[in-house]
Amino acid sequence: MTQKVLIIEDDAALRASIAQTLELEDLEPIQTCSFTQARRSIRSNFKGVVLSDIKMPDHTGFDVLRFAQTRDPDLPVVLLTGFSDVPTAMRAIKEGAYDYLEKPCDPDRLTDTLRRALVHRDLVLQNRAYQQELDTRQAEAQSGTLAEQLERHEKQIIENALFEANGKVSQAAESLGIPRNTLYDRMTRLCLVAKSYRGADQQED
Amino acid sequence: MTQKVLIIEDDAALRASIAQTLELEDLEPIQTCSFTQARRSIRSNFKGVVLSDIKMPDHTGFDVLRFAQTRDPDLPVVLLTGFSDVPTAMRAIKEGAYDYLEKPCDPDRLTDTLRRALVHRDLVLQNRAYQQELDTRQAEAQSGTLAEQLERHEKQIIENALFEANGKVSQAAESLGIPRNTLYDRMTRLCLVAKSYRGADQQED
DNA sequence: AAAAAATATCCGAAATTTCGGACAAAAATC
DNA sequence: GATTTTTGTCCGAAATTTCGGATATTTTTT
Repeated sequence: MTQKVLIIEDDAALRASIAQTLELEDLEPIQTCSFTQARRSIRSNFKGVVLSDIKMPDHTGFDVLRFAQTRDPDLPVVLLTGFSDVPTAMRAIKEGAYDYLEKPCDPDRLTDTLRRALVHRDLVLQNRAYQQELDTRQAEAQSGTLAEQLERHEKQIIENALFEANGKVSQAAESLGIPRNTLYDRMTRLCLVAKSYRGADQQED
Repeated sequence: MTQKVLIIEDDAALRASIAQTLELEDLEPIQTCSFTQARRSIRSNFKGVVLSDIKMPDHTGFDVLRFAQTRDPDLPVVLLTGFSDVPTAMRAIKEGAYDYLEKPCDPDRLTDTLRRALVHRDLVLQNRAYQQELDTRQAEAQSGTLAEQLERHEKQIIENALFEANGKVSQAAESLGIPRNTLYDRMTRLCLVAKSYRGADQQED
């Protein structure tokens, strides 16, 4: 579970207070005091979320938001607005902020909101991982000549059978429904060595 | 994108008002006035989220929440609490509610919150779909004898090549790196007919 | 409608794969 | 440490697969 929260807040006191609140809730605050400082952490593979103040001396929370969206549209950005600044808050959501919080904000609301954002982030990253897994499988299964493709698959099947049988060739052969000798033939052809699949805990070559 | 919101609210006026707000935001409200009525919609494959009042004549929002969790722990439930009832709200989150809203609630906050819940739901369902996809592939790839497994795979490879070549056997054979006649041999063995892969738009048997 | 190209099937020789048996070496059991 | 089992390798005959050539049929082009 990702727990990182990249805090962007120029007011040192508030920043520290937020960080402390998060730590008490087992989150991992990363404190920065400006967009410039935070910039390099904002990447598409960042395993966490962003919490940024809106009004800051050199940049606004919207700058952070826009930048984050160029790096990864699915990176949640939570913005801290001034008290009762509803129009700004609405604009923030419209522009793609994950949520907003009114300053000063209740610690519980803060952590609840961030937790939701973190879960969102987790789900997105996990989804991407699954998708990539499927894509690469698809891709690598469909390259090369028929013989090559079949050989790759055969190798996988045999390796799997050997693994399941803990490296015992006879047993693997039986599970694959072929005579022991035939499996040896194929293993030689595929440059497979039974030893490698023996002893799940410790084996040296 | 799932857009269904199962509303559980005994106050008809408020319920209608919420439903209208949601419709204006392109969400799909499903109006119910009691837990009993909503109960059968709450299932692990429900493509939406739940929005329930906490105080109701016969049941509470917590009943809804607990029930939802037994059906699907990842089905977001948003609870409507009375004005400034912070303790109850906190308890709701602790017990697994996705979020809570204070009555009367701002329409924007309502839709924002529900949208987040819906995205969450979407991601969870998508994740499950991916996982299942991977599992079934794994399972069906590892059953039967070696010959059977290889034959299944060979069939897939050839079918794919034929599809890519729009049913032209010679072309498919070339892409697979084998002579045309050999491909015919294998197709006969696997009971494959080239015609089936011709004419991406319309073909009758 | 004729000509050209592609599809689909059959044949048979050459190449490859299968598989049982034999056997030495290694490992496990007694 | 002797015995039994298992492993890994080699051999050769039988079975299967490959693949080019021949050819009839269908489709496409001209």
